[in-house]
Amino acid sequence: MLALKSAESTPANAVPWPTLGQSTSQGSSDPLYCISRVQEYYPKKQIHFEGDDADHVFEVIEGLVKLYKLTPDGRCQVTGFLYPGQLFGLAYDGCYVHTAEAITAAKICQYPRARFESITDEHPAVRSRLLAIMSNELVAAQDRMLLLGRKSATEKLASFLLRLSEDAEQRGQDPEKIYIPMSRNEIGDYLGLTTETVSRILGRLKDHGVVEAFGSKHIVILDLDRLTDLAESEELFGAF
Amino acid sequence: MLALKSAESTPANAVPWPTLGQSTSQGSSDPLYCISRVQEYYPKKQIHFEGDDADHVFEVIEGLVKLYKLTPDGRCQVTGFLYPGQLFGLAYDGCYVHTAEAITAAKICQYPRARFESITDEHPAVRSRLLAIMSNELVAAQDRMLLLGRKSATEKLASFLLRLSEDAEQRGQDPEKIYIPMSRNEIGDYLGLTTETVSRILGRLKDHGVVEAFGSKHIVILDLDRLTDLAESEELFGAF
DNA sequence: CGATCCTTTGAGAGGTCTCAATTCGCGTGG
DNA sequence: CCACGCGAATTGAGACCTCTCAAAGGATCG
Repeated sequence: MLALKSAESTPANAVPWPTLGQSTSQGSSDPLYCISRVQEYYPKKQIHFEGDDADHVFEVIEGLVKLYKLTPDGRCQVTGFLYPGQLFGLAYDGCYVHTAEAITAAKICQYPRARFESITDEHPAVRSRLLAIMSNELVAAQDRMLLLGRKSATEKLASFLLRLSEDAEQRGQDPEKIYIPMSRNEIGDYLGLTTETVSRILGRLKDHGVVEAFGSKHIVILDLDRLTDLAESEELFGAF
Repeated sequence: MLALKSAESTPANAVPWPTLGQSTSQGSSDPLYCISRVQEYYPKKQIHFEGDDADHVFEVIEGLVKLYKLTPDGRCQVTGFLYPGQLFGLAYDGCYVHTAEAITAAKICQYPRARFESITDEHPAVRSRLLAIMSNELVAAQDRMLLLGRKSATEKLASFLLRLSEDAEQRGQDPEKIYIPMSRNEIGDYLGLTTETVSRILGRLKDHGVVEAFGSKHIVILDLDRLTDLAESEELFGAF
């Protein structure tokens, strides 16, 4: 694990990128704007596949995207859910290291990789921003490892809901009302659980009055303190 | 997950850093050399703690270092084992995100973070190398997530042994003779398993003639193909 | 050569998975 | 506007894997 630009936390509401896509009405003098191209994707449509030649770098403009890896026998690990403003297209040896797929209808901005890199090389502000982004991703990855390797199903779910809540708050929405665009299955693939376990734990959280559900995609946090506790310590929760 | 310098695989035998520390007899004209300072650590000695002010960036010169995170109730997740040439000191909000601890006796080179950053900013080659390093770390982190979230104990152990083997090969050693400096407990904390499970699975690998052990820290791979298979598919291995 | 720590091995408990059956939600078409 | 149909979500029962607790063996270092 490396070191880096001591990443400052991204200020709330800030797009974690110096507005390069066509998501904002950027002056056409922006060199990144010049090479960008926006494409639309329907739900479940792949944007690129693991192992493909990594010709582009992407940015989410609208919608939700998931990145995932598969084992040869079909098990899936979602490595990230990406919201507008986030970049993706990580490559190794010239190939994408995971598959990217639209969860909701999505607008994706793409930049030819070679040109993207030469431009970022030449612009100190962009370059330094890029370094900070990578650093933040790395920090997030460390946390995910702790979650995947050492947390129980309940702790995983609680952590996940809290993250969604924080994301909502960052986007200026009510942090207690969570909208969950992804399916139970996708949540499981993100947390290292099965669909059924996700559903069961969620049910238990409802039973205990920690959250309330309106349909399967809308959840309200009733007891944030409890949820926060559950995210870090198993505590006596099994019995009821 | 971001995108980046399409990371080329680090060429074998290359120190993954443009020789900056005192590990090599570098001309004192190297600006990084000028700000560096080497310190020695005994086994189990912490180099820095999670949450401390991240004043420095470090590089392993000699020995083995582990990075880990703890939950409030003491569970541990090792996020990386670092060999000579590797950098560490990842920070968020000005604080280290994990604890670094020497496993063997180690020589660590440290650079004041602020000066490290200003120097890397000014040197394109170093900067671009840094970006590539981070990109590679991110790729490795994705793989680790798949391992932690979706692999069985056997698959985890097999993957771990294979990685050690590849590392040995990169250092010009015999890839079939593996030296394991870390304890069973540390391996467990890296793979999201307990000490006992690590020991048990290793025992089974021996029983099946996949590996052979000489003491607890020296292992020889007898059947690399089998080990490779085991790293990716559970296959019928339980019975014997 | 004893003390201590690490590793190995065993037995049992527990959490999550697997397989299966319902129920729910929602778009489609009558 | 309502009935149908399909996929997703929920719920249940049992199996399996890994963990926990415990004890015995090995290694290392003074």
